[in-house]
Amino acid sequence: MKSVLMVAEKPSLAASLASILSNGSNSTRKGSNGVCSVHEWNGTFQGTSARFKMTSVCGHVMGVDFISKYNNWDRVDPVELFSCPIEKKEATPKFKMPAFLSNEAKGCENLILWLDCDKEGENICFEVMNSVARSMAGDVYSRKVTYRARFSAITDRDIKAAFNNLAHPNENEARSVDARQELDLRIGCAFTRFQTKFFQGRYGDLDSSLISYGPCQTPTLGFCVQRHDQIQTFKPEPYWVIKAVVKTKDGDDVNLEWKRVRCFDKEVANMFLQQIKDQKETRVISVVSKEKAKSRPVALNTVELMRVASSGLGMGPHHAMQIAEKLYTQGYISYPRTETTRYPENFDLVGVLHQQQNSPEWGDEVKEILSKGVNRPKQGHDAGDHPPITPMKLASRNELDTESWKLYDYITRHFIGTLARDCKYLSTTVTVMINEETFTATGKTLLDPGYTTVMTWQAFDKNEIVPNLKENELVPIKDMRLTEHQTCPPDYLTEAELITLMETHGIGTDASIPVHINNICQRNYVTVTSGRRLKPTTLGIVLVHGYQKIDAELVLPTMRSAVEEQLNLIALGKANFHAVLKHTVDIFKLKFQYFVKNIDGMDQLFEVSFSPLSASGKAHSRCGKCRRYMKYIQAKPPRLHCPQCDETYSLPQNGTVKLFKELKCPLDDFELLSWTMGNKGKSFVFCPYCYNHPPFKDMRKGNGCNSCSHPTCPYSLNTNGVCSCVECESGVLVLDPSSGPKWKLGCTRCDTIVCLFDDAQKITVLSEVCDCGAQSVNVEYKPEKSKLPNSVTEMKGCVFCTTEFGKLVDKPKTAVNVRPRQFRGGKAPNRGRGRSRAKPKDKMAQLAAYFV
DNA sequence: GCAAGGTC
Repeated sequence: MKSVLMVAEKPSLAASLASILSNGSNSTRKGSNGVCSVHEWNGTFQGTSARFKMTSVCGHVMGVDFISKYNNWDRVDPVELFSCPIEKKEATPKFKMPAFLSNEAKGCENLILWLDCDKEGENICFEVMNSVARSMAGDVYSRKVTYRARFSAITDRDIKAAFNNLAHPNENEARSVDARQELDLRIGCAFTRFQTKFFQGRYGDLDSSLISYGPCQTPTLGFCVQRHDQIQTFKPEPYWVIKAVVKTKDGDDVNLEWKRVRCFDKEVANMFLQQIKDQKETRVISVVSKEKAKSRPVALNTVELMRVASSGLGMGPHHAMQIAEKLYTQGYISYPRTETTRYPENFDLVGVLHQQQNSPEWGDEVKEILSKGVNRPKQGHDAGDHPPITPMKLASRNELDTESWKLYDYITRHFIGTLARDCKYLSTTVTVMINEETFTATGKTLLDPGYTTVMTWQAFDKNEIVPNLKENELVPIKDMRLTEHQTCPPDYLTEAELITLMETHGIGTDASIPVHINNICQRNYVTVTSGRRLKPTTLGIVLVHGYQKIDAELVLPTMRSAVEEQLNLIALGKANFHAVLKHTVDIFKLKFQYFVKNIDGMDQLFEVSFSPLSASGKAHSRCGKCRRYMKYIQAKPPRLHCPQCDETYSLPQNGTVKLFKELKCPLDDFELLSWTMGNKGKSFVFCPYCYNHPPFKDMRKGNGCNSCSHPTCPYSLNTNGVCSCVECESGVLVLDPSSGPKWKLGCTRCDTIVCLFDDAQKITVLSEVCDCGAQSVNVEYKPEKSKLPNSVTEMKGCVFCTTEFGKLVDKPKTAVNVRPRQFRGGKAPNRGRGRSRAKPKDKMAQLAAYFV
């Protein structure tokens, strides 16, 4: 029997495809990497019986990066990034995707690729093929071994048709993605590194740790600044309107609207008024009623969900998608990333409605639709990806948190709305002529609320009164006058408007749009103001104006599409991969060099808005070179700047940095500082010079004195190290001499801390070693504060073994307020095992290993 | 520390 391996783009799709292809007869097991599942069944392939194995990747298997030596910002000139070697690296090392695929492919004769049918999917096909090339039974690059399934909807019919008409992966399309990745990397990183270093080296109050550039994020910012500029340059213009009021027989006032709407010339407006102002009455020319409809929505896709979440639910797109993902994994809604707004033909609309009929929120509306018959949904667009976003099961308000409920509520009401009737109303327009001037009055009456009974926010507030006027009727004019108005500037761009702009200009995809918006917020280029409007910051404005000054193309929304046009030539096989890549890289390298040469143009704008480093910050601690005070710049990224030496030293992000007793580093005379994330967080003493320029080979950049192997300094690892870390492989628990009276040991590598000897006056790490391998300590308390037995004030012993210390030493715990760390390969540290009084590993052996 | 694109 043949073995056939099939691979989809994500675990959820593998499950759906397996169920369809096996007619529900597949078995399922968890994959070795913990995220993918493997579905198996027996069937027929090419006329012989076969064992099928369906699994998936999780998006891209590989990502692209520069080879590591080019990732040193201090030693590499960014212009080199246009030509330096790049390599493919595993996109998410913890998934171990190549190993997983290779293992599952062992002994398989055929490979069928079920990746999404777009260019990215085609590229992932080749990533999968490369992963399994060695373990497949045949040559994976042969057209007799590897096939491509092309499907345009996840329906029984479409999937089975794809299976019966297998094609081959399209290498040109895949290559166009390779080119896109390489271009984005080279261009984005070159500009970002150059800008960041240039401006951070000059200004102290930029408040962004990164001044980034990207072919998607920069035009996105450009839209926000464009609106800002429109607001700034807006000149209000006066205009005039004739307001006329007539009286009905019932004595009601009816305000009439002038058909000319408004007039920008006061003289002219006055002339119109003069011609009619003496009229005492007027005749109704016509009364026309017309049935109008507000259309029910098309089925919901990602971009529309994000727009509504932002404008209607007050949720940012990034946040909304996080919640949608959660609802999806919990089985409440269907896959939330899709461009499609059309239900598949055999989609069980009625079945989904049935699930909702007992809801206390919208059950009545659902029952009514079910009893009267479902309305045919509006034709939407089928992008060939996933079905529109729909509810998958009934949820009640109290089983979800507030925000999840808001989103679920919207998705469900939207779904019901797509199956309801249009909202119908009667629009009645009364036309009146006063001499030569035409005026109208309009009123609306609701005929059928249709879908607005469930999408209540779109409903009529109340019927607008239809003026009780008849054709040919003569009505008295009660009032007529000229009113003066002013044109108003537009408001800042809403997130919803920005999403629409990005979508129409092809900037980003449904999955990446929220990421780009999030980026420009987090980098402090825009802030979200009330009504989720995006107001550019000074930094965002000078950046965009700077590009416009130097090379306006860099910020144009058409830039992305121009590059994509080039890439498309590769995809269509009309141009050579290398030729297109070289051509485009060359163009951007020239643009980059021109940008660097003319950066003064942008700098002139920065100069006006920001303070130079030398004028920023407060005097803080002394420089070891010139003995003068350096300045502490608190704005992101935190730094110390020595105006005398014109040197800048980075400081740890987050947390608090303080002077440590005016003590000095014995190596360079810089004053020592202490950094802490609070009593329950990490902390250490550090020398600002060594932190940036580690003095010893075994000390890494960005470390404190707790990692320094100075033999005699009272703050070094050698003096304060207690034992190897009880949680991680290679760290050492070191006493933080600045942490008293809330004393603690902290690991030099992982986030483990041990709080101990609260309120002690002094703790000294001794040279004596306990049997367990830990250094002994001497603890001293003031007499009134002693927690030692018999209130003695001093005691020697082992933190882990001395019984008298038992209650004074906490369990090792994970420091709070630290960002979760990614452990690449190797064993992740064990957390929360609750090992109190753990026996440490042999410290000396550990230290020796550490220093190698 | 950087881009944009997949997805968890």
